[in-house]
Amino acid sequence: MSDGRVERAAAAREARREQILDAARVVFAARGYHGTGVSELVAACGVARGTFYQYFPSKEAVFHALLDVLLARLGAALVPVDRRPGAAPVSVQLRAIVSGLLAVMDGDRALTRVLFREALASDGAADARMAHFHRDLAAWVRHALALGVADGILRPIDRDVVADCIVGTLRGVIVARIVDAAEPLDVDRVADAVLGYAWEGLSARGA
Amino acid sequence: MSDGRVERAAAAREARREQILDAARVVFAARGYHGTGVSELVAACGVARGTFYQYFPSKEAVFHALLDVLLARLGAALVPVDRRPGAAPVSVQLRAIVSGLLAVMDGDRALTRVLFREALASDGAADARMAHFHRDLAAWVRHALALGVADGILRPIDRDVVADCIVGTLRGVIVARIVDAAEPLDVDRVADAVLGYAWEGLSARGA
Amino acid sequence: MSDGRVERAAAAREARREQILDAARVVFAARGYHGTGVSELVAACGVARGTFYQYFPSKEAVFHALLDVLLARLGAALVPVDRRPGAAPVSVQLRAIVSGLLAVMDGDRALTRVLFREALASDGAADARMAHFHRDLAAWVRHALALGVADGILRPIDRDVVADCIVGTLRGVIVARIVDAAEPLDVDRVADAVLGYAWEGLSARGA
Amino acid sequence: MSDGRVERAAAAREARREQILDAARVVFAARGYHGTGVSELVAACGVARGTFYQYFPSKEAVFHALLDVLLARLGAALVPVDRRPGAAPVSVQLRAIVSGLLAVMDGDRALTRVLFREALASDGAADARMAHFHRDLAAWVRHALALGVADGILRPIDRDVVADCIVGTLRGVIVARIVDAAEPLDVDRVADAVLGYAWEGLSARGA
DNA sequence: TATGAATGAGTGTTCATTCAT
DNA sequence: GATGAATGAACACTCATTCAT
Repeated sequence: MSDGRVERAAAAREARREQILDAARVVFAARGYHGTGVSELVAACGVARGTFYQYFPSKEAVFHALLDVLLARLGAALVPVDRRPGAAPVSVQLRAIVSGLLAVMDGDRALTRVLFREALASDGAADARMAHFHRDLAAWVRHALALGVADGILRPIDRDVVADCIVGTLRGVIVARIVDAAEPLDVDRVADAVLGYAWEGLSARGA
Repeated sequence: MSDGRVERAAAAREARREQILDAARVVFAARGYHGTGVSELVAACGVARGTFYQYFPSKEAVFHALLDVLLARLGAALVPVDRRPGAAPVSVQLRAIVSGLLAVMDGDRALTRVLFREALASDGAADARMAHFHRDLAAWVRHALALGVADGILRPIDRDVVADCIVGTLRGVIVARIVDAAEPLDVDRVADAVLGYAWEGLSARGA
Repeated sequence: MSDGRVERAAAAREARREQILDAARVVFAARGYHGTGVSELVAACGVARGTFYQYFPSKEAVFHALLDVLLARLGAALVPVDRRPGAAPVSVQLRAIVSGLLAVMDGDRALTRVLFREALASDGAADARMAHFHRDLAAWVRHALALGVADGILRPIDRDVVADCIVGTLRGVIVARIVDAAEPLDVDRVADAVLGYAWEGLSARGA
Repeated sequence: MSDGRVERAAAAREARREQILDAARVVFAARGYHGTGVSELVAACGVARGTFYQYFPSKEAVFHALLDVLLARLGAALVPVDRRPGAAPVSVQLRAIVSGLLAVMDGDRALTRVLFREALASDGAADARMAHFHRDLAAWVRHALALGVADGILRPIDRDVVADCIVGTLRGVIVARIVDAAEPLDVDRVADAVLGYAWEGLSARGA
């Protein structure tokens, strides 16, 4: 088959691309997005400057490619609650979702660090994509709250503000347990604590 | 009094300083810290480049001067809980503290935006100061939790993780209601929702 | 007499001028001409920036004023040899002239240092004035050599080049004994050595 | 050989480096070290600013690269006197050394001009390197004088001061015949005159 | 396709001089 | 006359991107 050459070339291209992305993730994590120059990037992955620009049109673009992967995984973890008969209990589903989000971020600490440590305000596009995910997450939370209200399992609450609180709660543990932490993440422990906090609050009952 | 001239000069200097700071706050908020050059700064406040450097030794320094004010106000709002007999109920104090922090940040939305949108990772000093405040806040929360446990008013919780959740909760509403919001902040509403969420959680009781 | 006021004012002006010049000499010597800014100058003499520019039109000008004094003194020391009957012997006159030049420069080590340590190539005018003195000195030497030849007291020499040698000889001891030296100048010793070297050379006679 | 490309690239790089150095020598000579900005340098050699900084890390560095060559040549010319049996007569060796130093400097008039016209007081490193050569030269002279005394071929002289005179003598002819001169240097004539002056002095004998 | 030398607009900062008070 | 705040052209240097080979 004469396609062999074409396929091999495509595979080589893909391998090169991955090589650049892998190196970039490491370097961005180590030096920050703003602190990383194209020089560092190409030095780290062992290709020439020009080659870099053959795979990515700009420094920003590499970053977006990394972001693609992470956001896709996060989006996949953020499934709607399944309320059909026979589905797992909501509490179990919520735990799975929280654990999933934490696990995805823990699985790419390098990029997670960059995203949470630099707001990239000067890179409009990356910022916009993060904001977009942030909105997705908030919408998911608001939707879940609406369902809970419909089911009568929630206290009467200020749903909009509380949605922000919940998103913040997640962000709080991500920053403290993944971004700023050296030790490995104990997903179960953290998910338990988060759900317990969000569901029961702090107060001892019956007072 | 022959000091009139000296006084007027000092006042003029102070006014100039404020003029630069005010313009800087706006420009930093609009373009981000990294996206703002000295050129933009001086264009925005209508002084020459050299004049700028007569009042601040560097671009960084203007930013720190802005930070000074905000961090001082935040520090003042973050008072320890007063548990002496006759003091206001703890719940009232907590509400005052949360409201206070929100009000301070709402009072300087421009700078708050910069701080929450960029991690300033390349400005070591500013970053360190924010991290320092963050640590103060986390320490305050942990201390408050310890008191609550001692008083027997808290559920048994994973205090370390929950402290991260609480800090995140605050951050969540700040980002959503101040940083990303266009409309004015309803401090009372938000403080109520935050405290209700943190104290009671989401679940309807007694179920 | 109503002129008192005018005179007093003129005296005050002159005093101010001297105050600036004295401070400038010290600062230039300590930090070099290029290393000295107007800020250092005005700080050292305790007047305001604007005041400085009322007395001297530029930083360069202060330097030239200092130069004036030194060059005037050097010019005065560089008297023509007196060959009229009854005049002191030429050797005595030469010694007096060499000693005179050395003494003048030793008397203003600060400025001498600046002049010999920085060539001020970027300050065209000061450089030109130094070059002018340099030419005067060379011309004086050439003239003296011509007289010596006429009197038959000189070896047959390449007068132009030897004139350069003699000027260089003087410069050599000035740099070594005044500019780069910490200890005081022993005018007599140096003048003796210079004249001995220039007159007799190094070789033991008659060998 | 497949190395052709690599070799050609290395040669091109070297050529570019020389192009910058050559232009820099000319511009420094014309405008002085302090009077020359990177803008002038890049304009003179027809490369972009960035290109300049690919070859030299700073303006200072180009200057030092120029200095390297000149100081190496001067150091090579300043060989110790060879007093072993069979060596050339000392007078011949001295002449060769003086001629050598003059020829080296005449061979790079541009840089020699910069070095003698500016003290580079604000470029600590270049200044230190010149001072170092100056000390080497003075040490060489003092050593040569000590040998002459040991051989009994010198008059009794004040060796320290006379060493300064000799260094100055050389400097005198360099400044007059190379730095300030437009016409070509007649090395033989100048070397003869210098050695004659230093050895025999000015006086007609037998007086 | 891979290369890396070349580019130049951009950066933060300085400082001799001016001028309103 | 004295003041010192204001000025802005100039500085050395960086770095994301291009392009000839």
